[in-house]
Amino acid sequence: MRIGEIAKAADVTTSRIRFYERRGIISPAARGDNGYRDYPSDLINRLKFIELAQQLGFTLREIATVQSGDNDHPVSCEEAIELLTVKLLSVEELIAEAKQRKQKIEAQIEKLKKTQSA
Amino acid sequence: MRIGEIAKAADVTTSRIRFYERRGIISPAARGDNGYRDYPSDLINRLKFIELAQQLGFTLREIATVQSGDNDHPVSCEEAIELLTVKLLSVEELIAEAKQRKQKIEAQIEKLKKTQSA
DNA sequence: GTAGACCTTAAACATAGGTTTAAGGTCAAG
DNA sequence: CTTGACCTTAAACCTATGTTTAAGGTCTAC
Repeated sequence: MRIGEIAKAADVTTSRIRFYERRGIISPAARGDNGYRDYPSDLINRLKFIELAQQLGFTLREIATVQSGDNDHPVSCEEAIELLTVKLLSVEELIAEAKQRKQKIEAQIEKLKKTQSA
Repeated sequence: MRIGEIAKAADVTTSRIRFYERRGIISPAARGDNGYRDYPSDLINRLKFIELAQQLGFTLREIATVQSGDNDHPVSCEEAIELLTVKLLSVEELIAEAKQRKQKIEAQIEKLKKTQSA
């Protein structure tokens, strides 16, 4: 898919997609003969995920660790497993942080509800 | 209380307190004859509240609008609970998506391990 | 009366996360 | 073969959230 299609589908700007690519938050696009970027449709979900995570106060740096380097050149099986395992740990870390965030918010809500009924 | 005392008590920098004052996130301090700021000890809790809200993913702009009420109850309880509930839903959504991502990665690892042993 | 720890301001700097602009290349339709 | 909607890059610009710096005033203790 061309950058414009992806942008429309994920409801982000094209400049933002290029910016993410520059920063390594998404992997570099393949290029056609004309030099146009050619993205997998997969990227749409990634972009939506990034949006959501940002709204929750996660930085792009934090998000990047979870998102980097998916469609690299085929490496050896062992290497691939190692890479995926690292990525798995990152995702687990993100989930853990998000859960902490959730608990803090829940605690705050509970506190307020008590204040309210008091 | 002088700005340094407040800063120490709330564990923030003095520059940050002055910054918040400039931006109207906290109300302007009274001034002594020497021109020094004189803050109510109350501000300590506000500063801690701001810190917490930021950690929950609220921007200073959001915090400022919510804090414009009185000092003891900086936020209308109902309003705060509503805002927090919205945040909570977003966090839960993020966790769900991250879990899906995790499962995909795990599946990928399993697949590779099978390929390896085959 | 001077040293040191406070306080004041304005303005510059920093970092993250983008957007906008300028100058141009590509491609399908009329 | 030109028009319009796409795409490219590099660099300038913008907002949020502060920190740092420069140049100074105040107050307490020795």
